[in-house]
Amino acid sequence: MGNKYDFNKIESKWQNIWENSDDFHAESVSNKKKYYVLVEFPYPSGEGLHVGHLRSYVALDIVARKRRMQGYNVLYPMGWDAFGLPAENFALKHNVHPKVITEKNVARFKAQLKRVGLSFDWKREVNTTDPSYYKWTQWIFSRLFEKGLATKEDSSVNWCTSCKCVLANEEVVNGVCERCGAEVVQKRKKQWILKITKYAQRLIDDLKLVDYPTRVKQQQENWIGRSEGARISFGSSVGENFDVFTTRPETIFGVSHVIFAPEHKFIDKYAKNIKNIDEVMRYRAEASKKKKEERTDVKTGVKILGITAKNPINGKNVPIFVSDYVLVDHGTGIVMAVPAHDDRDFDFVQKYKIDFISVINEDSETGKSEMINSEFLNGLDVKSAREKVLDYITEHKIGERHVSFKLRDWIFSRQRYWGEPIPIIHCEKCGMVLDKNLPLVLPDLEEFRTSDTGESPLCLTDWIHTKCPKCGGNATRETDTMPQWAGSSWYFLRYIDPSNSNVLASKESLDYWMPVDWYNGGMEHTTLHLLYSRFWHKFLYDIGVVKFSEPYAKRTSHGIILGSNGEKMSKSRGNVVNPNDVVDEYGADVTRLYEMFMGDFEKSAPWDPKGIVGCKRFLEKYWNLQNIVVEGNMVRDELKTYFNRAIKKVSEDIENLKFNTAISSMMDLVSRVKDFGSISKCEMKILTTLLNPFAPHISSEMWFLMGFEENIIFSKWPEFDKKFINFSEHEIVVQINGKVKVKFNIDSEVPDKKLIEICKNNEKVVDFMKGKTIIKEICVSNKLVNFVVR
RNA sequence: GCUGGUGUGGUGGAAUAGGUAGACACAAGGGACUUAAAAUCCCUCGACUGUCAAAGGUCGUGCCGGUUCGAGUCCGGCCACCAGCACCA
Repeated sequence: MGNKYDFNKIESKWQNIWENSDDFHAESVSNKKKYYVLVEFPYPSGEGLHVGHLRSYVALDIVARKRRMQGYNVLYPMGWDAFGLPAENFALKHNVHPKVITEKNVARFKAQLKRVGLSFDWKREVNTTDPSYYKWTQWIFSRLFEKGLATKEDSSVNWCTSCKCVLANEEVVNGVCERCGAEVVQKRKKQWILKITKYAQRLIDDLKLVDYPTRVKQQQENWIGRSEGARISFGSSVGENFDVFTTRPETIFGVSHVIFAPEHKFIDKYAKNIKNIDEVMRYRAEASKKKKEERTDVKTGVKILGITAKNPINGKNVPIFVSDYVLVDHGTGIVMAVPAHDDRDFDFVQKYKIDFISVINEDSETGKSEMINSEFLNGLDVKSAREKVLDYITEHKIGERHVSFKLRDWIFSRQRYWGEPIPIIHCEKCGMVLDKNLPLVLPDLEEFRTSDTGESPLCLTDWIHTKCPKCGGNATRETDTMPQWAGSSWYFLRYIDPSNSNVLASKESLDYWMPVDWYNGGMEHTTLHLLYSRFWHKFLYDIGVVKFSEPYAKRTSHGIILGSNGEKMSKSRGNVVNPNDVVDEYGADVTRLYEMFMGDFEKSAPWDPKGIVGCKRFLEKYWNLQNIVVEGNMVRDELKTYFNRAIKKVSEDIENLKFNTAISSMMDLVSRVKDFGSISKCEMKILTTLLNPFAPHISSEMWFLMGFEENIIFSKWPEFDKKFINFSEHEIVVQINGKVKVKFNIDSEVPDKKLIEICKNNEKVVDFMKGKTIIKEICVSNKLVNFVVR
């Protein structure tokens, strides 16, 4: 006795040992089977790490540690996604270089992580702001540029009024900037865009190849928003045809009018033919001022006078309107309106008194529907009418089957300083030319201020003047930088070969390590980072850099940790829990254990400062088992079932993200052993191995105290024996009419018939049966008997 | 509105090839140890009812119905909450 659990001493001892060993360093290429475990690398913010970050890191640390024990060559790396606005905004305010702030924050994060005993391979640490890293971000951009997937285009962009910067669609949440919460307005600007839409179909199709939770797959599919239909070419009184996109081509005989988006180019082209062009332009101007939400309720519009449209299928002339419920960047920016079968079109005609006809007759009783008023489609059901009209328009060359996506191209430039410079040189003679001299290093600045015109701070420096690599003439550099999401779109590839200066990672090591076997991260990245990185990886696959088309074989997502008040943790709410404080008070092992024990890993859960003590008591109980150790190389018969069950439960639960029940089964086992009064060395070895991934410090110390010889990190993960999973003694439950009445034990398994007999003769059962007749007997082998009586 | 998910004690949560609801833990209450406190250990802990005490009884997994010998679990219909998307033609 007297050997008290001193977590401070134990934890610093083992963290030191790990620091000076190569135990967590993955071999670059090996004959062993590989396992690549990945967590999202953090943005090293000024606030520091909070307990929410740890949930993901600890969970996959458990997986990584288990895999090492299972004999895999494990890669579990960590790095820093360090470009981004907060550092730049801080720089603006306090006039400190973002580089300095970033370094400070990284050091702080790293120290916090090291206190938790995570088995990261620190030799592979990457930092997106390091020129030797972003050299390859720029390299990938260059390849995208060469393939025509990165272009600079005049487009309508989301403009954050506070950050003075464009945002991707994914970064605008409810009309405000995702990061700062300021209003976002639409602006037309020349911007770099990446053509992610070219990959839309593949990004949907290849979800079949990966093991992601349904909610993640669904959300991505939803975001990409595929809809199948047709483009149909309508005629017009000015002679030029235009295409509409529709998912309901079978309703074409019901078209009462056509609606253009107010911004549509067709209107400009034929402005002189439009008699009320002033009114139309006024409407356009008003629509552009409206926020997205304001466009949603009342449907407004203007009828275009002087031009009519011609329905290609029946030659009917129909009026043309403009209305802001038609979006210029969706489909073709023109819709054919079928008021009888579309709610929005119906709302619209209420106001403008347009005549329309119904083309589908629905029988309210049978629920069957058939086509009417539709010439050659009459009498058909909707589905076959659709097929028939699609064939018809294709054959008569008035349209074709077409698939439309909601996904927009990725707006890739930011007018900020703290990002990867885009390696493009603008030459008057040669146009846009790639700068092949990578990395193109971000120059140091005195001032980080963004100009009021919204240009990047880089435009105010001499850095922009250069020579054209093609013709040698005077040229200027691109001053926009890449968005936050660039560096994180491929970082998992760099971990594989982090110091290679010739290629982003060697072919050999990429082939060995990719794809990532298990990637855990937050749901909030589903339509951002996760989609972007899949896109980049597919591109790298297309140009032969990687061997697999998908980067992550398996993705899981943790629930967020809420504050003790049940609200989201945030500085402004004052409910942030710093892991340092928890580690100070309880130690790293207890912190890790509680992070995993607090609830269902995939659901959000509030941090309960009182709940932690349960985990503390558990580790103390475990620690005190060393006082009752007895010699022995066997699991004692009395404990065999408990041990085998615990091995099974812990092994399976780790794979299924059920860390909470894995821990409770270990708590159970420790209580059993304690009640039993002694633990053999062999039993201690099993228990300690099971606990090691969860609480690595205390278990390593126990391992050491017990004098077990091999390194616990690579010791063999225990296996259970099916023979000992069931108790030899069975509790039998007797139900009468489905209600539990009697319970008793039998020593060994008996056939069903025998069991029913035993139950019938049970004293208490006989009592219950008095004056009743058995109608039916149901038996679940060695478990339960139900008598149905009258 | 659409898509996905969730709903179980005072609390976090267990339990799905349909078979003992509430594992494990927190909080609470009682007791032991102690001069005392902390720590530790033991007991109780869904509701109602019952008894000196027990035994026992009835109800109980958001609501209503169904299937079944038996439903937290399956089916139909609601309600509430969370997340994402949202005039997507």
